[in-house]
Amino acid sequence: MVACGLREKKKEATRVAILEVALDLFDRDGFEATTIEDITAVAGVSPRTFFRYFESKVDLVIERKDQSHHGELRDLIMQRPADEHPLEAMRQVAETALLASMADGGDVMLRQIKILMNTPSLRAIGLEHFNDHRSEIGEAFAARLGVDETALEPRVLAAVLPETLWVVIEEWLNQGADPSTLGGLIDRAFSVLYRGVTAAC
Amino acid sequence: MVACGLREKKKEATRVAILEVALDLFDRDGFEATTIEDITAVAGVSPRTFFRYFESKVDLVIERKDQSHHGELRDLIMQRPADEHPLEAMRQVAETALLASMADGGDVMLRQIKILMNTPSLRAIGLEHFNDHRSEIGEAFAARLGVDETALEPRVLAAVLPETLWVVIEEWLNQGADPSTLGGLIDRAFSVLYRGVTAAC
DNA sequence: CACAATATGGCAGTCGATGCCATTTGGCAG
DNA sequence: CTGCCAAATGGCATCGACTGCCATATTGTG
Repeated sequence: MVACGLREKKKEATRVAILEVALDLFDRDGFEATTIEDITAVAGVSPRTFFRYFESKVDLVIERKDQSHHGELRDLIMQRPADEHPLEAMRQVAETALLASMADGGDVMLRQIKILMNTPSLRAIGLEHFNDHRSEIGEAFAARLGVDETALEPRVLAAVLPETLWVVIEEWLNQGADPSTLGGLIDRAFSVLYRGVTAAC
Repeated sequence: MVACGLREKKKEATRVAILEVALDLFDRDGFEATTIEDITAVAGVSPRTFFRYFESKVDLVIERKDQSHHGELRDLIMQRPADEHPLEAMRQVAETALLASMADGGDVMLRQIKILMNTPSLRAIGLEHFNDHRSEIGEAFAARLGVDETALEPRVLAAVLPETLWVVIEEWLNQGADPSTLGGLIDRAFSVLYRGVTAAC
């Protein structure tokens, strides 16, 4: 993790350079219209080298390799008081996780998300990536419901949450991506679920 | 639509032949490992001709061109009695649409869905395709709620439904894809939503 | 300075996908 | 039946993402 020499520093610099150049070009010309060659030409590396830093073009926007947070969601849910309402636990966790994610992902993540939302093929992959957390959430729900995690019910519940957050993020971007409004949007979205879908009309 | 000559018949036959061969090979070797050349060699056409019948390789599994049903969902919802509970209307419509879809898609559709569920990259695209109906559902919900369709609430509700059905289809396949059990699964899934997520614990 | 580890670049090749043009085939008028 | 037009097909060249292989250059250490 820590750069222990000139070599490591240079690698990190190259990586960041490629990423920044790529995001610039994506913003200007769109994701599809930008080729690897375009990116590497500006970044000053060979196309071959690009693939030593990123697995694919989409990895510039969706970092699927990042398994560092894996299991984190489930752990966070598990840490909530056992008598807390499952959905309330979920809301707390969602708020914590999303805000933290936005905080340490920072500027780059925001740019990535914007590009993602504007590119249909990326939306699909992003949504799936986002949905990877479903199994974690499903396990947590199953535990709280006292049923098997392969049962239909916890899976339906777990499916609902990532989608809700997805809509929240969409709306948040539409409103200008002001960090201080994210919590409120999450609350509004969860209140729709709280009132039980049913009560919404 | 109707074959009006030898020409049309032959085209349709070729199309079906390519599709059948492709699904066979996908089943045997997997989607990724099967190349267009493999398919066309067995089907007896040139690779170039393949792309005159299908837009892409994934179109063999996910027929995105099919806009014939577009707006159908919204219309179905609109046709339900106005005083009916929105979620109940949705359940009815979902059941109708899914069953009809399974019926006329028939055997081929079932094979396509199985391949889809077993191929991560296809799952992403399929999920997104499925989610395309969200805007329709969102409009219908917004109308019933008497709010603008760009509001957060109807969009959250609309996001929830395709995901629920997706889980239902997954479970249905796991259980052996018996057509007579599909309705029951939909009911169970919707009852989770009915009880308002909240009540599920 | 020299040596070993590692990063880089170039090249060839695969696969999906598309445009262009020549050839073949089906349908129809004479 | 014949000849012609239009549609279907196939081949070729090309592009872009991506990978394996090998040669070269750069770095850090003894």
